[in-house]
This record gives sequence, structure tokens and C-alpha cells, in this order.
Amino acid sequence: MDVRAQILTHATRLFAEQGYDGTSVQEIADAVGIRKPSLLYHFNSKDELRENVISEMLAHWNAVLPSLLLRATREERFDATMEALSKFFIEDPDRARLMLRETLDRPEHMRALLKEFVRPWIKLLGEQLERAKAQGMVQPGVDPEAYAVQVISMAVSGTAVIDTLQTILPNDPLRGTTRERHVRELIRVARSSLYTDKDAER
Amino acid sequence: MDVRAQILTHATRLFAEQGYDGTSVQEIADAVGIRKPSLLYHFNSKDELRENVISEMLAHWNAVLPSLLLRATREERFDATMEALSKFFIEDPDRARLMLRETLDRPEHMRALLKEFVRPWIKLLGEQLERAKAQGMVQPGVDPEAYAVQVISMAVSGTAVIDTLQTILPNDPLRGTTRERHVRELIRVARSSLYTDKDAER
DNA sequence: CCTACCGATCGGTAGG
DNA sequence: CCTACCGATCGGTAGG
Repeated sequence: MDVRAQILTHATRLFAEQGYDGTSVQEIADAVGIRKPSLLYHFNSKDELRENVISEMLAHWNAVLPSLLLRATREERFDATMEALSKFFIEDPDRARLMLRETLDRPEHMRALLKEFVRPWIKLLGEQLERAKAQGMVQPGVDPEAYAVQVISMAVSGTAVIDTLQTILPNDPLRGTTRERHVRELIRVARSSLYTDKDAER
Repeated sequence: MDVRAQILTHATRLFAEQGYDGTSVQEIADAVGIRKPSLLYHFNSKDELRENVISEMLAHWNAVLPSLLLRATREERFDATMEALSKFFIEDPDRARLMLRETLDRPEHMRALLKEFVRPWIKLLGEQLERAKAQGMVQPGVDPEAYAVQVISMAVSGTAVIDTLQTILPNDPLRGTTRERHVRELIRVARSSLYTDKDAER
């Protein structure tokens, strides 16, 4: 792996764990095993490094998520899609944490990113749900776009904090680990609050 | 208002907006209108100030939330309770943002706080839902404790990021503002994924 | 609650 | 990619 990629990897991890202001350039350089000025040769400033970390992550999302969301049209594929969406974040909680931190630290920047990368998908999903609603497949009370936003935000923020919630949602021999219980309940909640056909559950 | 309270107020706001590491003691002192060493006379260190900010907020919670959660037993009161819970966070989004930041920045500390202040309520709520489930009032698929955690985490993190989500969930003349749509959908999702009696909706 | 001051660390630059 | 170094700011202390 070349140095640039190594810097991005360690910066992503440290920014997610400690935040941008809580992480020094020195710390990242130490993790990579180079001197601070060497790092600043590859990325001209700490801020430029942060922007590259974010945009690299969004690029990864854009390569994976679209194919996931497109499958969400049909009910029988809903479980699979939600599960994949959760898995995408759970397999690397740093993704969710970084997004959440950027939302808290630079709301205006995040607004621009959401508008460009997420809004089109919400709109598409909203339209599909609107049609399903007209056909009576979706509960009449549903606000399709608000629902879509709700579910995505549940998946992201849920994943970001799940390890900390372990204390209040213990492992259960019958129900599985905290993570399993949390993901299963997330999918169940999302599912049973959407479709009309309640018998299709489980 | 005495100086101590002023310091806490401004520190709460600034920590919520910019984070602990993103806020200097100087900045807080400026907001209050005193010199930095004067602030450090009231709170011996920045860390001590942070601890006071957090514990003051938890004290506020503990004065308000218990009475809310106790009302959650009966279905007919569910809407009112969820609405009050959402309103509690929405009326001052800094509360939610601060909690979320503390969870990201100091997960071990937050774990201790959750264990002490939140876990008992989750357990109680879980037991009540378990009984309601035995009576057939609650859907068979529900994991009561996981559900309770899910709903609270939805309310907290949803509130923390709602202003930023405005871009992807626009105001709608028919459905109201972003906040209204978000809160309404949150309540609908929480409600319709819990009870058996679907006709009681709306 | 203030002035004056401290060592440590911050992001970043010069020059090779 | 390194050594050497910069001014600015950090949290915090002494002393009144």
C-alpha cells in the first residue's frame, strides 16, 4: 500500500475515533510511521486531508449503495436490502461515526454533500413508496420521504453508537448479542411500520 | 444569573456546537465576558467543567423523563409520551447533540452514565412491554428491550441531526416543515411497529 | 475576578 | 521524505 493510502486509512480511523479537533497531524504521522512534514507534503493541510478522507468514503458509498437501494422496490427484497445496508455500516462502524461527526462539526458542508449524494436516492425511494402506497401495499399513514430519511438515519446513527449501548442492552443467550438484537429490531421496526401486509412478517 | 450558571450555559452551547476539543476555555470565557483565569477559578480545569456540564444535563433529564416514561404503560398514552419525549429534545437540540458527542468522544464514560441513569428505565419498560406482549397487545416479533433502546436512540440522534437533514427532506406545504414531518414519522414508525391493534392508528 | 506569565503542543514552512 | 524551526494558541498557575 502506498503512503498516501496509508495516511488516509489511519486518518479515517483516528478522525472517527477522536474527532477532527481531537486528532493532531503528528498523531496521524506517528501511526503511519513518517514525520509530520512528510505527511504535509502529501496533503497540503490538515483540512485538505479531512476533505480527502470524507470524499474517499463517499466514493466508496456511491460504488456500493446504489445497487442496494435499487433492490428496495419489491417487498420480498426489503429484508435483504435493509440487512445489507445495516451490514455495510456495521462491518466498519468508523464509516457511520465519521458521517455523524461531520454532521455535528460541519453541518453546512454535510448539507451540501447530502444534497448531492443522498437526496436523489431519497427522492427515488419516495416515489417508489408513493406508488406502492397508491396500490395499497404500503400503510396509508406513511410519509414516504420522511420514512426513507428516518430509516437511513436510524441505520447510520444506530451503528455509530451501538458498541456503547451494550451496557443497556445486554447479550441474551436466547436473543443473541447486542448487535444482533439491535440489527434485528431495526429491520423489524422499519419493516412492520411500512407494509400493509402484516402476515408476511418473520 | 450568577457567573457559575452563566459559564455552564455558554459551555453547554459551545460544547454541543463545536465539541469539547473544538472549544477553548478562552472562547467560553469570552462568551461569558470574563477572563480565562477567572473561569478556571470556578471550575479548576476544562475537564471538570465538562463533567459539570454533563451532570447538570443529566440532572435535568432525571427531573423530567421519569414521569414521561411511566406514562408509557398504556397504549392510549403512547402518542402523548413519544411526543413529549421528542419535544423534550427538539425544544433544545443541544441536549441531544451533547449526548451524541459524549458517546462518540468518551464511550466508556457514557457507558457508565447509561448504566446508572438509563438502564433501569429500559429494564422497566422492557418488562411492561413483555407483559403487554403476553396479553397479545404487542406484536409477537418485538424484542421489548431492543425496541426501547431503538426508540430512544432514534429520538436522540434524530433530533441531533434534524436541522442538517432539511436539505434531503424539504418543507412540504401539505405535510408541514421538515421537523414536523420528521417527528410525525418517528412517532408513527415507533407506534405501528409495536402494537397489534393496527386500526387504532391515526 | 484580574494581570502577567508558563511550558507544551498546535498546524505549517524553509530548505535540502 | 527528512531536520530544523516558526508564530499562535492551548490549558493552566502565581500572586494579588
